[in-house]
Amino acid sequence: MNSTDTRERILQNMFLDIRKHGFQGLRADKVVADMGITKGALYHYFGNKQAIGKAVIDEIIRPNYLAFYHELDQSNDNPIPRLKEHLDYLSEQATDEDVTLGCPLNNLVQEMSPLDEDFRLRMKNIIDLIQQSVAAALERGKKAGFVRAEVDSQAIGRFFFSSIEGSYSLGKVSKSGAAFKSNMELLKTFLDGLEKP
Amino acid sequence: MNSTDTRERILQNMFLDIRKHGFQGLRADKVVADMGITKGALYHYFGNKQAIGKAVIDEIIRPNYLAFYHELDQSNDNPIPRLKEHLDYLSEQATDEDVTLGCPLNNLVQEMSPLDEDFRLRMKNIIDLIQQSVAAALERGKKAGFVRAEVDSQAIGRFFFSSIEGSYSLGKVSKSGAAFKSNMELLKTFLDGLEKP
DNA sequence: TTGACAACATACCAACTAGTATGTATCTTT
DNA sequence: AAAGATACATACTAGTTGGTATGTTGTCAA
Repeated sequence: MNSTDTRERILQNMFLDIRKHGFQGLRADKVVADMGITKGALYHYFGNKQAIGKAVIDEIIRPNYLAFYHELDQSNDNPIPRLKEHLDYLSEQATDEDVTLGCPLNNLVQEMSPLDEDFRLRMKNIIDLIQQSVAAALERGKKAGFVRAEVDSQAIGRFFFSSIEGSYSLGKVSKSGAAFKSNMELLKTFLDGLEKP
Repeated sequence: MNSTDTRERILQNMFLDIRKHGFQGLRADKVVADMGITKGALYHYFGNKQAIGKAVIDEIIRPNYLAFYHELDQSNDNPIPRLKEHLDYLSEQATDEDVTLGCPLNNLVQEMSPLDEDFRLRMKNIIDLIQQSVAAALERGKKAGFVRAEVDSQAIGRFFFSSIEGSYSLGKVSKSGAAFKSNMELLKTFLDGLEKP
């Protein structure tokens, strides 16, 4: 097991613990202790607690969230079915246990935005990219004749993302994947309304 | 200044600090120190930190959030304009500064749901009441001929609340009241689609 | 084969944090 | 007016938290 392995393993476990306890609730030394290693290893790879949080956002959360939207950016298909497929994919993931832990990005946004400007900007960047990706896909869809011309793509981009995050929030407090899925279904019918008849 | 005043003042300041720093980030002794009083007063009124959180939820957040929906429960008007008016009201409140601090309920939901089952259930109760209130209003609206018969009132109740919370989330990370308002406008047009033509 | 560096382990610590124990002034009740 | 009870203030503390200083061991190039 080489050094990058250890770093990756630490990061993964930090990610999981942050999702459960929040960043402020993260006890980094306990996490590594549970892994069978010590603070020596931890502070060898990360200068301080903040660096752990940043690495989790940049190296785990960001690529995971942007994967779908990078694909979307490449596509010239009708964006409406594409977006709906993504919502279906999120619904599939949404077990009670998963939803109960909340959306990792949303969790951090809520907790850290007012506390740390650096964290906030990193997360805002991810969210902006998602919105822009959706908006751009809708604009391409307009040109290709899939999407109604009067649609405000920017506004839909915001609303789309917000609805997903809000649904995670509801699912979290309800401990209910079903509540999340119900909202995804409604969001899909909302998207249908954007399609050119 | 009588005793209840002091208790109320403590609670208000705790509410504000929790909104900024989260419950885990709350430094109760610092808050009272900034008020010019000491831990003696604090622990005279509240047994421990948990009790502060519960009192904030029950005595500040809950009545504040339920006020509109209690009114809604009483009304037999067309619920669609009513709900839209509420969204307008939320939009008016939504300055950049306000949105940046986030929705107090959503903040706590995100932070505390996985950490404290008692907190979670108190918050879930508030949210359930909101959803039920919206759903019941839509059902009355159906009977009175305002609302399309095929509307799934329960699902709309969930989606309505989730959209608002998600919009606060977006506004918070963006530090933008405008983003929140944009979403409220979209949610209003969504509500319009539920009305009987 | 040696020396330099990476990859950890161990032992410590200062600051913080929630909470307690105890004291005191004021107010209320009898 | 005496006797609690209430409303705080002050001083202390045990446990926690994030972090550091200093090892030790393996690796790998010169």
